[in-house]
Amino acid sequence: MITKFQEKVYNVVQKIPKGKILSYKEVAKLTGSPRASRAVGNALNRNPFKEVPCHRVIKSDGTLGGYAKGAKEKARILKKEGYLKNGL
DNA sequence: GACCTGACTCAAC
DNA sequence: AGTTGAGCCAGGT
Repeated sequence: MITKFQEKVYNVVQKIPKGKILSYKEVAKLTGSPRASRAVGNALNRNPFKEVPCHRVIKSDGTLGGYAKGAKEKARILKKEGYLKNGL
């Protein structure tokens, strides 16, 4: 079951281009509630849409934050996307 | 409808 | 600069 809020969140996150990263705060702002960063993380965690690149959403500090499949996997994907580096 | 929880954020110590 | 506390939003019980 999805709510209007989640729908907005998935819609915004889905529009994130490759190599682009948005913070939970930014996504929350786009959804209409700049303070709903937690609700955004909540929605992304239960994200039913595999097309939604939830791994492109990180904390405002620049840290990855969390990931439904594991923060490690998230970091790995971001590396592949080009946001993070392999350590080089 | 109130209470609890969660991938957050900001401010203070 | 790292840890802790309080604030805020939505979903589920």
